[in-house]
Amino acid sequence: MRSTTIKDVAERAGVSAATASRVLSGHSATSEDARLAVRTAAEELGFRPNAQARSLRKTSTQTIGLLLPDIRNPFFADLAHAVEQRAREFGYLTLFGNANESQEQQDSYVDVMLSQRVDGLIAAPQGEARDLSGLLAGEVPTVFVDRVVDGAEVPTVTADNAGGIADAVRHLAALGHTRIGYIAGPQATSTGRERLEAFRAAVVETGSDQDADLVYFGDFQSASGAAGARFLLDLAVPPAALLAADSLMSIGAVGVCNERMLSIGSDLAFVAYDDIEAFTLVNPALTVIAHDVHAMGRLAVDLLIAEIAGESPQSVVLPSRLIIRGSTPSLSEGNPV
Amino acid sequence: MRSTTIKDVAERAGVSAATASRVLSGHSATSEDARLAVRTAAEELGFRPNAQARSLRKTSTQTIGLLLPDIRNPFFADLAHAVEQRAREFGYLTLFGNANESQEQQDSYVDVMLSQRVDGLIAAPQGEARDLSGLLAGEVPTVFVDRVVDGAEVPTVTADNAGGIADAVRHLAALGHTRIGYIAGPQATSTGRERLEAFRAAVVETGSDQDADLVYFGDFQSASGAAGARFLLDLAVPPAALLAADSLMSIGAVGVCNERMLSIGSDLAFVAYDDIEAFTLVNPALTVIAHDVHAMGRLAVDLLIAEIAGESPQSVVLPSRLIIRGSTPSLSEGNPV
DNA sequence: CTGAAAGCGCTTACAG
DNA sequence: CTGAAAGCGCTTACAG
Repeated sequence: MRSTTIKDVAERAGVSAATASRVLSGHSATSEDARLAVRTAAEELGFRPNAQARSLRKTSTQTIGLLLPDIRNPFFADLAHAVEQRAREFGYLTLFGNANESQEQQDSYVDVMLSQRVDGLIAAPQGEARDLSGLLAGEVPTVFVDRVVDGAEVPTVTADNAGGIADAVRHLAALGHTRIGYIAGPQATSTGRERLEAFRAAVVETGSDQDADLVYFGDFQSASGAAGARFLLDLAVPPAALLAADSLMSIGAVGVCNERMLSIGSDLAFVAYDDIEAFTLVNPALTVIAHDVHAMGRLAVDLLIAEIAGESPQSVVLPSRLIIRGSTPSLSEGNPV
Repeated sequence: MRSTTIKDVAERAGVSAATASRVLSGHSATSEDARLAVRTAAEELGFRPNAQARSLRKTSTQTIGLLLPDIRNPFFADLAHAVEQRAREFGYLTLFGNANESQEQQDSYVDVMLSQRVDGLIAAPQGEARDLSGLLAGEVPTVFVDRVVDGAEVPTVTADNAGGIADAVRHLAALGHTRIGYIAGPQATSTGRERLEAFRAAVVETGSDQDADLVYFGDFQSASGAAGARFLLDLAVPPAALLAADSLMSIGAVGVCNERMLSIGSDLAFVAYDDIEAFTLVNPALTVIAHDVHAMGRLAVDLLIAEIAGESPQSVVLPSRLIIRGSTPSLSEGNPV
């Protein structure tokens, strides 16, 4: 079953393929007669132009690639949504790839997307610059979002990781906490590294306990958050405050607290990085380090569009905001250290 | 900056484009010499074949389309992940589209995906058969997943909606509940309709209260779950048990309970449709109607692959499983009607 | 305003 | 085993 081509349309309309093409792409001057004939013919035949053929001739495909580490992470799902909606406004279709927090899958998606000749690529990358040589050689306009890669000359849209973590630690310290357990992200990611560094600096700044055991290394997925909570709560001198470096690890960690009948807010202070809708499930509500994910997605697209247009857009860093809720009451309200 | 083509590679390797093509696609007989020369040339030039040109010649693009209603719904995020991983195993890239629970965006994605000449399409559709004429005319192999469209001759992978809801209502009735509030999904979706129908049947079967006010119509998104919970809890005679037809509405509804200091499990029984990771945030844990999303995604891909191969695969219905947890204790345990 | 022709980058019978 | 040639479906200078 060969699908109908522009030739079929042209034949039926009694014009040449060239004229049919002009009419269908709303191009230049075409006669009233031609327009009518071609449009009805296309309609009747159910003509659907072959995007492959079109983009072989033109140099653009009107698609952008979006490469994310984990679509099951609500933060990235929100980001994907924001990017896709914004891209639509510019007439771009978003091809989405899920690297599954795996270097290998990331590489293979970069490959495939470049083969598909996407007009641009938005990625939350992992690994190092040399792993992304294809992108960084300037083969295609690229924007990094949320995460970055050292030494890459690519515009980025990131959040103020350091500021958010510092605010959270200061907040806990002000509440009287001196032992703060930290569930860190993977150090292969820029966000994992920056947040940990900021945590360590803030611990020093506030005079909190620098015990190395207070840092557990997770992988941004929920099981590692659970493992981290278990590890920290089982320490000889367990921390009375926990800070987790992303939303999925927070979910895992809170789950462990629930299992153990530890009451968040009274038995344990808790701060989560990222503010996701599902956090309203927690009672009392979680104190979080929040970002404007929607703005992050929009801006990433805007920078990419500018790049595609040949401009050299400036990177932007979005502010973090500490939202204090019931999970971090002052110690006098009943938190036994 | 023209990207390197197979001609460039051929020239550098001192062979014809035809030979270069054969080597690069691991085709038929090629000489040892040719293979070596072409491979090194391709390597040196960083040659990346143009997928557009290739799929214009061949008839397949090695891509499938995945059209989902809402990527921010964890159920669909999990499904997307499962589909994508399975498709990868067969060498297919997944082009992902987010219809945003909008008919219009769904239509435009169907259009774009057909234009991109995806080899097959997996969709959780909404609306009616006539809205999807392109798909249903057999233009491209299609599988519906989770949701279906009446009168469409398309293989489907669905969950046993009716069985799950019936089990939940019976469970609540056995606990002594006679007034059960139901937050329904949109009636433009097959899942919304089937679940509501099953709810009504089970209410009759168990002799529960058939008051029409006990059904609130939501839209599968969290804000409507919150609105539904407020509506139901504000009734003159509010239900002491709530059942929500998906995970996002459950999140909204539980959030309202938290706001109102209603203790789930003691003040109110709660059952959620779908079991998502974030539900571990709730304490006590939620009773849920669970499915094997992973199997659903895998099967959808398997059916599609079969269809692409020219077979006529059978639709499959996956079982629902009621998982009873702390949010639905027996009334004697303290639920005041 | 319109058509004939060339060409985008690849693949594949067809000869040899 | 290999090359010349045709063709996938479109678009776009080039003439007219």
